[in-house]
Amino acid sequence: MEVVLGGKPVNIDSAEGEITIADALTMADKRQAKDALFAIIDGQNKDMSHKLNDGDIVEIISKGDAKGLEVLRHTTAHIMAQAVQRLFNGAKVTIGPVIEGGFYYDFHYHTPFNENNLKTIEKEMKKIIAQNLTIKHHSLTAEQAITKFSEMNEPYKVEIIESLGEDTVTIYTQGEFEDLCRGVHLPSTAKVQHFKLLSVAGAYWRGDENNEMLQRIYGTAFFTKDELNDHLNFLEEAKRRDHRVLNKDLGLFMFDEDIGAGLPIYLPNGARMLHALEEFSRKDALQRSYLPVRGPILMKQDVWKVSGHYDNYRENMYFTEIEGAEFGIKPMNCVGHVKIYAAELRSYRELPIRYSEFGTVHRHERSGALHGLLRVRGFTQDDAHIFCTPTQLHNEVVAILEAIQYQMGVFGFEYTIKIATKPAKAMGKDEDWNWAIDELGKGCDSLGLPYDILEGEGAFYGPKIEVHIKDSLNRTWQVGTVQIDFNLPERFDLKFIDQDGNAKMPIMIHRAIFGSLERFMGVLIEHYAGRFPLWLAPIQAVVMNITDASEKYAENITAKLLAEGIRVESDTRNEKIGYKIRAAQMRRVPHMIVVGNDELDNNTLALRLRDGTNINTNLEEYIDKITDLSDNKTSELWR
RNA sequence: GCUGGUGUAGCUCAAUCCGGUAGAGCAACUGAUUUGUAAUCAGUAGGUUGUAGGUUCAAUUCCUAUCACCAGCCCCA
Repeated sequence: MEVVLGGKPVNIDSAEGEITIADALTMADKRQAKDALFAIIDGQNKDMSHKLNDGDIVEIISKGDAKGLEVLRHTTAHIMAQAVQRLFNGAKVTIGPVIEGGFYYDFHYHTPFNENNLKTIEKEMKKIIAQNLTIKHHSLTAEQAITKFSEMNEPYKVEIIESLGEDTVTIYTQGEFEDLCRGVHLPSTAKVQHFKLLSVAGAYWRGDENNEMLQRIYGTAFFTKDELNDHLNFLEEAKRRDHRVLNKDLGLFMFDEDIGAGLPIYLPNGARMLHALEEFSRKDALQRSYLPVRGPILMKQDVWKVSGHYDNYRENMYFTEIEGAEFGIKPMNCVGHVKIYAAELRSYRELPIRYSEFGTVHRHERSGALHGLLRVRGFTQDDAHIFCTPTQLHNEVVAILEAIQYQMGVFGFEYTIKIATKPAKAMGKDEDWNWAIDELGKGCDSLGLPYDILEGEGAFYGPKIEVHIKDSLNRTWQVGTVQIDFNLPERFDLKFIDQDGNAKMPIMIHRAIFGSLERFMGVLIEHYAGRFPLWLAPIQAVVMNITDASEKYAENITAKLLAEGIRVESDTRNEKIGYKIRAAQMRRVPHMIVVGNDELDNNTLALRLRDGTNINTNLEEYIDKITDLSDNKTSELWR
């Protein structure tokens, strides 16, 4: 007889109904047999002891593959739901999907769950696992299912079935617990062994803030204890890598209650780093033919009405009134650039025009959205706007993507690109939108950059490319963006005189590469775990003396390095050298320059790198090696 | 904004459950020490317990409001 096992046709020398899946798999692939959890035939869960028939197509779910882990986690989520319903009378189940790194399940219950409840729930889950309940499933018509869940007093499930619009649904059962579920699940609760409930938080029913808030319990599960422990350790490690935690050692920025939430204040070290980033960015923009400009932070309210921001984002803007005139603090820089463009009659010969600016903007983000440097209310964008003709658009998009590739490459960032399409609340014609979306896609294609589509996530005035980066806890954050805009040129009646003598409307591109310097810095802190490359480090070197005898020598070296534009400090405190080195290591300073009697006598430097490497050098050689910083070309060894 | 949690010295934390005006380590300062690659020793000083009300003979502790922060949700031009 012949069956298909895990996608591969297998011939078995046996009659129908005589050989189990496990046996067949062992014959076909020993390794896979070891990892196999259960099988699916015709959409039905089968135990590995199920007997095969000729022509069976068997999907094997095993520990080794992503699907196996998904099934495990989803099963764990059901066990959790069962435990919650056993323990909390009247708790209603809603949804419980698998997510990256684990799972969650949302419940409706009259009082909030707390950390202690999690422990109790875990205990009950262990009981359910020990009971070794068989997990079965069967189909019902939607109508039957609605009746069933109505009788069970599970209104959320009824709502889900109604919204599915399907004729039949599947019900999974384990012991007394029944749940609407597409599946698949492990064959028995005993298969779940290594899990942990992580946290509890509120979440809106169906992700809509107009709906009531449910209680979400997050958890994770793995096939082995080691994998679970590794994951929990990873979470701990990630917390230590958090930019807000590292900032305690690095002293880059602060917030102050009296100044206001979400308004970062840069300390000397943070400002030094910011300058390095700005210098890098400015130089690149100039080399790519951007024209530097600079607009005011405050503009009359009327321009925000013309631009559409007043209508669309009034709630998030800061306004002020003085001498009877109303002003708004700019939430973006484009209007300034638009006005510069409009100040003169433009010829097609001038296009494309590329204006760039480090523009500081303010947006009143909702209090719950604030997050360290990654989500703030006042921030500076490495902003630029390009005015061009439709035929120039492609080259401009490609040029921006090249700049993004280059800059992200310098930091060694891995990023993903997404193209966001027309949202529900949008301006402009569909055909313009489709053309622009197409152009963005073609731009990515020309450089071989893969991208995903974010349906309906575009700006109100046009589609955009978003560059996304992950933080230490795998939360993704948008940094750079490329946006095509027909709306502002139209609203501000922008024109250029074309070759044929007629006035035409230019297309406008908004672009930022870091996005916001604040967010980018936050991501950089986590990316480098505070160990910035030499060119970016706020303090590049600390000169430390061993005894009073070498104090003057140390001060002298510091002064000479400062004169070379190197960001250097001296540490001549009356402390042992180990203490000073530890202090510098904590601050992740790349270079520690130690000078004692030996160095003084020989006019040399003992350089210690952050990784513990020691290098003997002298002042001339040191300066020579590291003054090449602006190009980020310092030799690997000296970084 | 929503749900839940947290707020004690510059930092990390204790005392709060069960009310009786707060302790430690590191950092800072002073002195001793003159030291060779991740913490020398001793001493000193530092807090109206986020803020404002309330209950009480008495509030860091209990209650209310508010601000800020944390997790998640929602949002993010």
